[in-house]
Amino acid sequence: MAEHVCAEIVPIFQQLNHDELLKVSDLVKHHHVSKGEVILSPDTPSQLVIIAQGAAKTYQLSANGKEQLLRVLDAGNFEGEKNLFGVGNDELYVEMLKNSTYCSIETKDFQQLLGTYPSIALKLLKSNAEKIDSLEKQNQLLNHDLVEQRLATYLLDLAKTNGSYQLTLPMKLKELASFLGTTPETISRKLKLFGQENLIKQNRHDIEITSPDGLSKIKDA
Amino acid sequence: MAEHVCAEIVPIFQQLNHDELLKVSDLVKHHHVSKGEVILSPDTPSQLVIIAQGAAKTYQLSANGKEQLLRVLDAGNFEGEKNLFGVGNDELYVEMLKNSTYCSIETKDFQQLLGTYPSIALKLLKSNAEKIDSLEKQNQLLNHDLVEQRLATYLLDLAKTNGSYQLTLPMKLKELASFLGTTPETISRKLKLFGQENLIKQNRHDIEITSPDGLSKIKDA
DNA sequence: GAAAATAATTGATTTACGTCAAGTAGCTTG
DNA sequence: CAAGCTACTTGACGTAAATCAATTATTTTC
Repeated sequence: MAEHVCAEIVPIFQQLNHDELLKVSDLVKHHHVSKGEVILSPDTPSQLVIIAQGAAKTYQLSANGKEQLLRVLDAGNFEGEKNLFGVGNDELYVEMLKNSTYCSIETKDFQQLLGTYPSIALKLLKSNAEKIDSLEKQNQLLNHDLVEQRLATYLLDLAKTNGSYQLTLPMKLKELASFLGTTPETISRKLKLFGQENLIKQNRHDIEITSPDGLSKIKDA
Repeated sequence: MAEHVCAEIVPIFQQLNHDELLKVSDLVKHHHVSKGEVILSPDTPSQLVIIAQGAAKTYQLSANGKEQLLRVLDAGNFEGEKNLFGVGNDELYVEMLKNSTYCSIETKDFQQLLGTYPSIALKLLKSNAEKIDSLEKQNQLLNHDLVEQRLATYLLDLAKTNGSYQLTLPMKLKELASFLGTTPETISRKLKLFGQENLIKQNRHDIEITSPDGLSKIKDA
């Protein structure tokens, strides 16, 4: 894996331009390690690690001191994004499952970089703020107890984003169901219901909102 | 309202130290405005506004072009935190309900400041990362469909934070219920159930987890 | 363009949990 | 310590929505 490929993978770096990405890539260190080696723990420096070749497991120690497997990292997976911002998860361990190579960026190097190139910090602040925004939105969605409310909220939101009451569901019902915390069947039924109440006209995934006010009322019920 | 009081109010500034806060306060502008005046809209510069005296309403234009009231801002309330990070909500309006005074920080001034004092940016990055973390946690909680799962997750989390299986519920059931997206009654019943299944011993708000594994099983069911 | 796989709809049944209501326990206040 | 308040518990009941299952569309594949 070439140097600059490590950082590119990590979502937080994906809004950086070429030059900025190069600066980040300069911080990357490469390592060869053996099976069983622990590369991230309370005893290692705070860092982001990216598996280049091989595999690793991440686990934390549960309250009774037992090792609780969280997930397996294959080549291309990474762990510790938040470490770079100084948010530590003290109980997190990453241990190699085979002889592997990995890349790392240390928190202290990264923070120094941010001091030198504030434009990077600004972009990261922006993308984090966007992330908070969308998480808050989804939280709010899930806090509506009725599926009807969540679906109505979703449809109105989509209409606003589109700037039109003519809209097409951008994903399979199964996925939408998971997003709204329900099942495809229920969504299908609710859409039908909305149709019967003349709030929408529906043909498969194509939907026209005929009564935004009606939907709004349901949303806030 | 004194100059430096404006910025202090806003959560994102609350982890700044005295000096940093002063730098931010230097950016604050003060304004007197009349009832009906719009201080935040797509036509105003991107900024954070804090109501010092008086009141305002925030609204957005819903997809059908109608004004949809979001909330009323009284003295001490603010709007537009995210603007400072360049995340705009283009459809958001703030309009004064009476003659009022307000403080503002413009995005461009703020971003310039971040360039000059990277330590501020670093702190904000950290606190945003923490916020993302906790939002993701709660999202994950709410995505469990069964109350039992959410409650088990919560109890195990609390135990880990405490470092002990001996724990005390830190809030009223009513509040916990809202956090877990359920009702006090259901929580009461579920705790009783856990007791009958010998997973916990419960006396009022004092709880001892006697079978972490049992709880884990429920959590992941 | 037929066959196969995947998606969506619809119906029947079950169930988790919210709601309503009544009672009990534990604090607070005078 | 009585009176009152609030938090919690427990029961009975209703309901939204999940689950199970069967049918019908739609898309994909060869």
